[in-house]
Amino acid sequence: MKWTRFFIPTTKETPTDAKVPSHQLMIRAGIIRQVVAGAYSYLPLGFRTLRKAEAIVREEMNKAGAIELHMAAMHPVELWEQTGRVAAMGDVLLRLGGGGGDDWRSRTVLGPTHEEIITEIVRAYITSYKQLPVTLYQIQTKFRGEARPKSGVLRTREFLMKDAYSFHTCKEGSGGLDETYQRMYDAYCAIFSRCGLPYTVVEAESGPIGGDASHEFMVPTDAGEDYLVQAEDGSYAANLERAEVAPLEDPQDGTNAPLKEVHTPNSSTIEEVSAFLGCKPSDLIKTIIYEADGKPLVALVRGNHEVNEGKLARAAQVSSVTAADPPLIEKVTGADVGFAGPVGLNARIIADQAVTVMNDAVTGANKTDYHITGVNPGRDFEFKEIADIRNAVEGDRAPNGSPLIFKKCIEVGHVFKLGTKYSDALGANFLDEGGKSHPMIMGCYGIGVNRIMAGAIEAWHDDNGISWPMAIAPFHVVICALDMRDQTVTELAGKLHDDLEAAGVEVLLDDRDARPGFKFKDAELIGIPIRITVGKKGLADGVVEIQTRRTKEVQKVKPEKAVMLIRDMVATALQTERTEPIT
RNA sequence: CGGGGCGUGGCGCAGUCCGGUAGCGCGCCUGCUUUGGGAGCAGGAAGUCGCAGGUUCAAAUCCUGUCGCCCCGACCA
Repeated sequence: MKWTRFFIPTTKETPTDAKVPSHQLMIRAGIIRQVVAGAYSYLPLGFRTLRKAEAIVREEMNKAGAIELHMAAMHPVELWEQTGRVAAMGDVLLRLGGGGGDDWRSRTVLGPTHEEIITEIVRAYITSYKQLPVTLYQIQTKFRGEARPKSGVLRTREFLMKDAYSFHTCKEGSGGLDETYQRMYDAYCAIFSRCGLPYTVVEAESGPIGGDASHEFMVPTDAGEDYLVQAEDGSYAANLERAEVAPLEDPQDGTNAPLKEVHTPNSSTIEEVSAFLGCKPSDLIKTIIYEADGKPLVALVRGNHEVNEGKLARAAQVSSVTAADPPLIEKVTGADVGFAGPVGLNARIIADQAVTVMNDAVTGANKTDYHITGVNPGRDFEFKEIADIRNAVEGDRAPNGSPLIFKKCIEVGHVFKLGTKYSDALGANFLDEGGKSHPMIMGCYGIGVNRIMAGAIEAWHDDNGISWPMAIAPFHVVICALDMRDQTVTELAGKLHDDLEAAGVEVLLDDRDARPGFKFKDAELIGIPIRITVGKKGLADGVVEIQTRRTKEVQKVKPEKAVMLIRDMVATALQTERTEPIT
């Protein structure tokens, strides 16, 4: 491909709107163009990379026995009503129409994911255990009404997703969900490894099946919006929502101080109270009122900790918890919002383990404008329920005692054991050998294809631009022909281009009438892994120069040797450029 | 949804406080020179100043409304 006949709108200047490296570089390299908030067009260079990532995903999915299909992006809202997800997804579910009307537009949604659609298909055609298991997948544009798209293509309202769904008669054993789950897990490792992504697999919030029912594939980057938590010894990794912490020891720093009510006017937040009383936030017991299944539920955590609502709901054995509104809080505590405390509180209380080892603590007095000090858990109030209900923080340890490390990251893939949620709701049943009907057991497996791209850029860039892994680079090689008016240069560059193309190498010939520095900068910006420089200087010595983008290593070779050498370099890179999971 | 910022040639920005000929850099077009790290000179094209009202002799600038984009937070199957 000749540069002058392709379409690569690079720019020197970084748009101020773009904050994260992948976003800035994708714009500067002419890879994407924003259409509206949360939706991007992929320009030719970007499209080539996107297609390559997609091809790798497709190859590995096929290899793992999944079958590709293509589902509609427009869905009837009725299907979503049947699974209860219209309410569950809220505004994330994008609807056509202006809302309110009862025409077809208002009853049509744009698919944010396809559990409902695939389950309906399987329900219609699969009725016997003999047809199971089966894994179906597609690579398709998804639509989500994200409240706040951000960070370029890392969080958008329209994105390309590979979504796979598996159906089984059983969980364990041959043909069971666990087997396919493991196969998909392995396929994901192969995909991210081939794409050259540094990734970590973490335990994620699991669904109804529990245990090892969900894993996320994370790429560490400061541009991310998730946190992964790893044990320093590599024994444990989980996302922040899921991370378990080892119980804290009692610091034995108590003086068994007496209870004392103190006037704390206008101090209702942790910061205000600790500032007012001259104590640390960690000396306070945070008392948060939730509503769970229609009843109040009180959570106690240390002042500098955060309640993890997922953990809380699980500990309380309720389906979900929501923060109580002020009237309920006032009813439960008998005080204004901000003065709740466990002492004398009559409600179901679940305490975080860290609270049980606090001494001489401060809490709300359940009386407006008053707190109490000298609170000693166990002495001044009883623990009925104790659990791990908080997010891990710096300084915590993994359950095995190893210190926890926190890293920002983005999620590029997620594998999930669904169970029978959708098959139950939509009646996707099969008949077993005895002619008895059962709901199918399901798994689902997603990959954000755009995020593979952005993640690769986040992981592989420098001050000069992108440095693509060979497997997803838009071209393998770029030829910088340094003086387009020099016939020996243009002829040799043209010949190298033709020969490389004939050898199956994807080659871009920079045939623009531009100065050398300009071409070098652009070549580095768009991140082509190998650069061939054809210039008078080298030709005087009878050589062309071959430089690798990442290492900056230069080899000078005779032009007739260049094609074979490069073909081998590309083949070797495609074979050996693999990443291992980070532990 | 709450808080903040910004909308001015394709891109990056100044001008807005204090109303009076719409400017700079990059890019683009033409010509000449130049070719190993984002060239130089000369000439040139290109902007309903987000949109809609209002005030005024006069609005990019003041007022009202509205739309969009970005950031922080909330939310995130």
